[in-house]
Amino acid sequence: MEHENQKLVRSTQLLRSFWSVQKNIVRFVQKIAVENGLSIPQYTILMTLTLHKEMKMTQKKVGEQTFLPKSTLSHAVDGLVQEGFLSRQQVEGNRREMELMITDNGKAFLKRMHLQDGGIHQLFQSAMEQLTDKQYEELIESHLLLSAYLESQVKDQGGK
Amino acid sequence: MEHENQKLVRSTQLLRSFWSVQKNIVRFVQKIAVENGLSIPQYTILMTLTLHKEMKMTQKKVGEQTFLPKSTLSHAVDGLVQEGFLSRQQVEGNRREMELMITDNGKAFLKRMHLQDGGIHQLFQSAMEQLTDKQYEELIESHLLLSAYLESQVKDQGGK
DNA sequence: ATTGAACTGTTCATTAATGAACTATCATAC
DNA sequence: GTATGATAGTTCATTAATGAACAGTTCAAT
Repeated sequence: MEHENQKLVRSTQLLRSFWSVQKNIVRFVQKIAVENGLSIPQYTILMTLTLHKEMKMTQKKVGEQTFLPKSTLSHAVDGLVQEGFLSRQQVEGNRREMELMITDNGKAFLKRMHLQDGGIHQLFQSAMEQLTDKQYEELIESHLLLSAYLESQVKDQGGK
Repeated sequence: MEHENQKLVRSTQLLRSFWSVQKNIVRFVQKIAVENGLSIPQYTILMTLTLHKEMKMTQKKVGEQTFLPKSTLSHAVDGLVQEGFLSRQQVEGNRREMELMITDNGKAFLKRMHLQDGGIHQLFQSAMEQLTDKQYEELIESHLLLSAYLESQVKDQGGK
């Protein structure tokens, strides 16, 4: 019982700990997105695509990764295509799915945005100086363990 | 130059690392909030208040902690007051400010919500089993360092 | 081939979140 | 004490995000 309580205290502490970092990240992301004329879902979509080799993914996959509702996704993608940051075409062999890819124009835009003064990367680069190399490595490692577990749970529970 | 590039790579990695955990947290928070008839800002407000002794804070302070726009705050608080989860009264000595406090009713609600099956605390308790005690301690420590730094930066830059 | 079910994405109506203008209160300077 | 400016919160009009119904495509069973 005492042990159960200990677990609850810890999970609460861990959640708060993530939240206190995260709220600052979110705040900056919003700022950057707005300054560059993007909605939050649009920013999220671009970030998700950059994580993939060739910056190329199906819309369905993007949805799975980001948990964005599909109507939101559809509208956001539409805007990005119109801005010329994203190309969208049917997947060969399955005309239901849409293949999304960041255009050269989009890549240039992202680069500008990330080097931008007061941007989130600048902020995080100095924030990281608070950590030793060892702390950094272990932080990444722990996050990896946690996110791997969380992802597996989400799948089990069956999204939406 | 090589060193500068290294820093960029790391800050990118760190951001992604946070994001991959965070998106799962957010997803669960949304689910829990919706299931309990709360908006995201309302959930955020309640969580913020529980962090404070006596679960009591001014609305202004809540705004500073959460970065929620004040119109959003005002509406969200209004709803919580109407549901009977929050009490709201003018601060003595400064009738401009509003003192918010979680009611007994609100406390009971939060307790139910957190013990709820499939809730985020349950999820995090099992997620934590992925980490050793040492990893856990160091994770909390690193987050603390980062969030302290981020908070200080936000203040310097002068929020909105 | 044909039917029905499952899937991917779009459209449209609705809800949620927000910025801007406003009200009330307080602090400061005269 | 009165005027001016700053602060805290509310109201209202607007924008952003979302759920539900829908259209087109694929797959499996007959």
